[in-house]
Amino acid sequence: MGDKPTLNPRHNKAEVFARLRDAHAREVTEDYVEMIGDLINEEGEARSVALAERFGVTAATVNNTIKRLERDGFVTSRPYRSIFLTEKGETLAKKCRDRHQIVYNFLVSIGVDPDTAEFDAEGIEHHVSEETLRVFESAISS
Amino acid sequence: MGDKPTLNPRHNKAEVFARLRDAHAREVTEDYVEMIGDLINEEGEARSVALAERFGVTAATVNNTIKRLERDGFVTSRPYRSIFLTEKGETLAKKCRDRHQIVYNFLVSIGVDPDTAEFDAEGIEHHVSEETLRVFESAISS
DNA sequence: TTTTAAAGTTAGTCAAGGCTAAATTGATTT
DNA sequence: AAATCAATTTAGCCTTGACTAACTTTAAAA
Ligand SMILES: [Mn+2]
Ligand SMILES: [Mn+2]
Ligand SMILES: [Mn+2]
Ligand SMILES: [Mn+2]
Repeated sequence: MGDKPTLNPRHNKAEVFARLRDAHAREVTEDYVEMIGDLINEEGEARSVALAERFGVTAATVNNTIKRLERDGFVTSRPYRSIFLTEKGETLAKKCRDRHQIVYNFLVSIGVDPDTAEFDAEGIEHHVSEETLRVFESAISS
Repeated sequence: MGDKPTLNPRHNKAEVFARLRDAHAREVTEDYVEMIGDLINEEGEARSVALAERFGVTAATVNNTIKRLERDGFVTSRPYRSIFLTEKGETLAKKCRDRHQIVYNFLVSIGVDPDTAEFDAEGIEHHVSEETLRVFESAISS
């Protein structure tokens, strides 16, 4: 109290939170394109019902989200048919899958239980900057 | 394609995402109680205007959020006066501040630039389980 | 003490991301 | 070919968390 804090920490906290809000706005998109890619790889196609089952949400929710992804150019879809990634979607999916794997591997490498790592990585991945990701990467291979 | 994936990963992905959605539902609350605590420590009281400035949102947004925090028992407030943490709020604030610090210190300890660590920690903190936090902690002091 | 400025509140709007319930479509059986 | 079942879509609702604009209250200056 009394005087101004004048300590070292960034006085511009607002930047930090603006970036955080940005990351949040991308999370669902990132998880969806990654999952759609997984489904195409594993099962040959991505159906709404499989997305709903894997995310643990209703079919209606998946439908809304897919419409948003389509609007934003990440997927294409036709009524009652399966879902495809656009180029843009595939690019994002690959980036997210790689990042996810690095985060997961890093957590396991420092001694986190694989089961716990799977939970934590799903959230952490969206908040890891390129720089931190590279640090994680080199920590794994050392 | 072809056969079932039968690999090791949890088939019950839905659990992972349910936990992720839970974490998201708590993020704003956690950042607010932590920041309110910081303001009380640094400036003697927590005013709306300071929260708005630090989070980079409008006064109206702060007002809404404070009402929700009050409804949920984390803070008390009277019109045109400053904001106080309840016992419940203080407990959460302390937990969040400690966790935030551990995450930040851990990132710096593995070689992430302090500036970047500040950005990343603000998001990562909300997705780190108790177990992972303990691993971070012992990694710092070693 | 009046005026003005800053802080806080209220009202109304919006998008994201959830839900349920009901309708529709497509695929599989009979 | 018809009936049935599963998948998908639509409609309508809700909360969170953001905004702007207008208003009210408190605090500071004149
Ligand atoms: Mn992921
Ligand atoms: Mn994720
Ligand atoms: Mn924090
Ligand atoms: Mn945070």
